[in-house]
Amino acid sequence: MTKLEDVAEEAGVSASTVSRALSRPDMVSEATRTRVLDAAERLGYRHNQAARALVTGRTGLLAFSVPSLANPYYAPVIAGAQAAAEEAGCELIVVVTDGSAEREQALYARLSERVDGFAAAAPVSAGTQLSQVARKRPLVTLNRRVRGVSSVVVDTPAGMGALGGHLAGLGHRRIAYLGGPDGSWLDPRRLSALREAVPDCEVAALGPYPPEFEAGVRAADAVLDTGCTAVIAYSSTLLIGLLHRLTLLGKSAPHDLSLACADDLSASGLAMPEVTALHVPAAEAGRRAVQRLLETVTSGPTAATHQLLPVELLTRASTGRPAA
Amino acid sequence: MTKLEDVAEEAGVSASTVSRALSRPDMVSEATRTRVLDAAERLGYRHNQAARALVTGRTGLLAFSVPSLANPYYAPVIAGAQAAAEEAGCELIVVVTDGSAEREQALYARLSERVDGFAAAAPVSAGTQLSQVARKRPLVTLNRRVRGVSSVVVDTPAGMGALGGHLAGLGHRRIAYLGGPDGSWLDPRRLSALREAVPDCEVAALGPYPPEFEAGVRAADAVLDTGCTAVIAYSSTLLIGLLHRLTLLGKSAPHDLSLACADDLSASGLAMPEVTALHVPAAEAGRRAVQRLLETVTSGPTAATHQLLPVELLTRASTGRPAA
DNA sequence: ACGCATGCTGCAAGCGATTGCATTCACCGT
DNA sequence: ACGGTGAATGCAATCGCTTGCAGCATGCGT
Repeated sequence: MTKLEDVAEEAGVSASTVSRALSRPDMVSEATRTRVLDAAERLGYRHNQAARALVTGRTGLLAFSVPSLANPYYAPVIAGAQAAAEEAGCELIVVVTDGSAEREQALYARLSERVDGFAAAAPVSAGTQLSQVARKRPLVTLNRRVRGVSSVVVDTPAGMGALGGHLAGLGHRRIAYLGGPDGSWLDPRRLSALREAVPDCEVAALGPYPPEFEAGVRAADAVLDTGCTAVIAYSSTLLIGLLHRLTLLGKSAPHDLSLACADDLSASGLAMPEVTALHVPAAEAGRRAVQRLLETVTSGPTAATHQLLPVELLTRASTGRPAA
Repeated sequence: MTKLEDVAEEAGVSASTVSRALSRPDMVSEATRTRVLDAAERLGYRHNQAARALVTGRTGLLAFSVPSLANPYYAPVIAGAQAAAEEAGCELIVVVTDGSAEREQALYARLSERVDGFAAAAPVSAGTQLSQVARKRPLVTLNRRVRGVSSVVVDTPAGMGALGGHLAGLGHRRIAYLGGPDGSWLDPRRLSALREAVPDCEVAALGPYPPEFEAGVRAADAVLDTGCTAVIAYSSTLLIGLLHRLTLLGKSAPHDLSLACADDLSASGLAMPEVTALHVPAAEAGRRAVQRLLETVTSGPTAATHQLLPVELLTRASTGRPAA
């Protein structure tokens, strides 16, 4: 491997100068800088991160935890996060927590000396524990807001309000809400946002349901039992199962039932062009989380910021006026 | 941070001894070892990976590349890989390549000095390029076999044979095969394995299809056009779309059409208990790939090994005798 | 013309671990 | 009783990079 010293020799300067030319360009003269950069280029020089980490204490690694990879929701989130990390010359260690608070904590313990910071998607640990972690290491939470910890939250509650408004506007008065997984931080917030948005409607809250096809199948029967004329599913996977079961029963949307989904399936290979849904800026959320994390990493601890990303209501064919 | 020296002081030995007690336990006496381990425990000592990496050249990081995270197939693969890495005290850098050979190459270039080795799931780079990479860094390919590069391959071709046999045994003579994504290494192998297994059948090869719901929807119509009595889908996502469309058209399996899938959906939140499928040991494949990779990393370059993992035919209700 | 900022550059001391080599010491055979 | 053997430990160099400090011009003010 070519090292700093080799570049230094090639450029006819000292190793320190090379180091500075590469990482603090404004500390060396224009002439040397170009000479060094040239030499580095010629020799194909690449930083040895370990050596750098040893002295600076920064590893150039970020941990990104997600509850599950089976849920396609996280695919674009991770893609966005990865893009942001890559732009900053960092790598992402993706860790699956299976939605277990223990695994989450184990992960913080295991990695806290190896990475520069954590981004945690929908963490399930207690808020106090998260603050604890944030005190030791930069931490950004995604789709979960904790006092004193920077966060990026996709404003699906507002989206739920919009969905509710849309349905109520069409004349629906009984709406079923298929809740998310047990322990979800967002779920109760979505539900109450929905209720607030449609004070004249009866909202039947069903669930909790895990984000699984079969849960959607089960949910279909529960929905029909409520006699609701519209249904909003928490997650796309749930919706697919729901739709399957309804189709099997000969029910179609929006004729028999209006159908909407609180997240967007387009990035998951499950795109359903006819379903009214919320467009969730998932990639953007991942990207923002990592960007914010990197800010904290480079600038040291600052006041926590909370970003709320708007969602967009995509009104499509699966919602319509309720049958008379 | 507590360092080696602190532990040394606490235990009343030199730093070298601590280092040895921790990483080469058989080089120190029983007594010192326990004393050191105690001290380390008391002080909550954790290795500084950067320092270690600097001298040993090993980073304790592995890169794992997958074409996409939207395809739930990879969720268990990554889970298995992560488990294996964790057991060995390593971390996994998961990288999404989007099935692009360029991104794959860029990734090898970017990471080759940062990680101890690569595991690449279904890489699309040219075989010669992969061998090239393998010459510089330990590399294990998953579901792709390249001369001279260790690999772990799930024997879906054999599984396709079994599926074909099953369908032929039920009396099917015209079978549709919904192919995988363009450029897939496995796809032609699956197809020819299928053809060989059912010499008396006509196999209509359709596709290529990306692993997407909509592609499955499109495929449904193509399948019906062929007049086949059975269909085998390359991937679970495809199958879901197919099933949706068929249900919508009032066709049901196995009555109108026998339905089978070449991969297992159970781990992806899309479990379909009634569909005949191949059980794919995906987690095991991920685990094996990382284990093999770690062997190469620790023992230096050895002859390439090729592991073939058997799949299991799950005969279920979606396949039956063709309608007369 | 002298002194003093100012701007670049080099020297050298680390960062925290591993490891080849030297040292110590106990123990064994003769 | 003594040299030899081998196990256990310590010393010190080393990995590649960053960075505080010192050195050294250059150019400016006076």
